[in-house]
Amino acid sequence: MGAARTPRDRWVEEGLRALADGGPDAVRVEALAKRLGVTKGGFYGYFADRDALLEAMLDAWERESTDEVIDRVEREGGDPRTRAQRAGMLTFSGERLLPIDLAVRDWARRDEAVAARLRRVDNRRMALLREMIGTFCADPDEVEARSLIAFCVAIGHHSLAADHEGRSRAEVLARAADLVLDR
Amino acid sequence: MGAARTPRDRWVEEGLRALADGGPDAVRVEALAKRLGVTKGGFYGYFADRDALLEAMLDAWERESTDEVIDRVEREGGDPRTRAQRAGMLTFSGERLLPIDLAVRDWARRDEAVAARLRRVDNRRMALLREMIGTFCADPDEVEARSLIAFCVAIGHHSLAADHEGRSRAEVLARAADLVLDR
DNA sequence: ACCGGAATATACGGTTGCGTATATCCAGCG
DNA sequence: CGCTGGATATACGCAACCGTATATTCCGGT
Repeated sequence: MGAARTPRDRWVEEGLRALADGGPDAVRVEALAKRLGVTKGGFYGYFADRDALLEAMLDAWERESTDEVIDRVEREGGDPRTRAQRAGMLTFSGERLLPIDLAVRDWARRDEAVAARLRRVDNRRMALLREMIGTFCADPDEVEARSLIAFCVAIGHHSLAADHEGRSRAEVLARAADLVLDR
Repeated sequence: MGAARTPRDRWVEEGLRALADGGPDAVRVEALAKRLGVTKGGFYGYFADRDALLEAMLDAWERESTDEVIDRVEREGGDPRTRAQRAGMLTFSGERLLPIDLAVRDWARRDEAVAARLRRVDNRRMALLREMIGTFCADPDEVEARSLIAFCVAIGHHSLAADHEGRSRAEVLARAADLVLDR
């Protein structure tokens, strides 16, 4: 029997790339095929249709941005503040996950199923933030507020286009982290 | 001579609505025509092509979300913190501007011309925030950090899907505002 | 070397959307 | 009341894309 020259995973991977830099509408079967150097011939052996691919992409994203990130943070340990930052780094600084995350976030505004997935993912991330911020902040309401701020900055600064009058974005972010993490 | 039954502005307006709830790819000439109850016949009398409409939409958005918002904030006056919040409210809570803003932000990730416009808009908004936060915070670096945080929360919380363990989003946001505005 | 079947290519029909060309409608003027 | 010109409708060609049907390629077993 013939071996898969372009296995299912490669379609998912290429789909996520397309999603990352063009949004869901850019995930087109024929375009992916061209980028993979094949035709769409094999695609329908793995997926019922385009929607099945989108589902598989979301599955991969969800797994990768919760379990894998959380596992790694737990494994590497360290100071709570440090871990909070590392969790943010892994999720929101990686060349790979970040653009996908932003695309999914926008997608979720128009698709309830995507929104439900995002809710699961965000809740796990928030739980992580709460736990870490809770180690140095007693008031639960304040923990929640600080967690919200940390999350919003981690997500939002990527779509903030403003400059900072001579400062670099990294410098301003570092100062912001000090404020949020109460240092 | 015949009067314009569907003037240029209505195409722009409907285009912005489509952008708001479907992204740039949802701005399709024939779809807009259907929603306006006409055919695309008249469209090409006002616009050279679809791109010209997108440009006009961005023009309208840029004007509406800088001059108009800023003028109104300046006019209504009040305490600096109050004004900072009102500027945020006008931009990021209006049923009209907010979804457009989020869509433009996503769009800007893929289109340099859109990114340039967003930069202009965000810089004006950040200037407003700096000015207001500067009235109760001496350290310029901290002013910048707080402004960044305020902006990111104002934008980001709309695409944050997490829940807050019994609290409402509004409650958590109020507490977050207290922290950012140092109350 | 051949053969069976899985993986992929090729070909097709249908839909949607853009942009253009042409026909029709309609207000206001003579 | 008919003319005229601008606004809109209709019709068309083209390209991208989906999903299916059919042909071809190529690997592994014999």
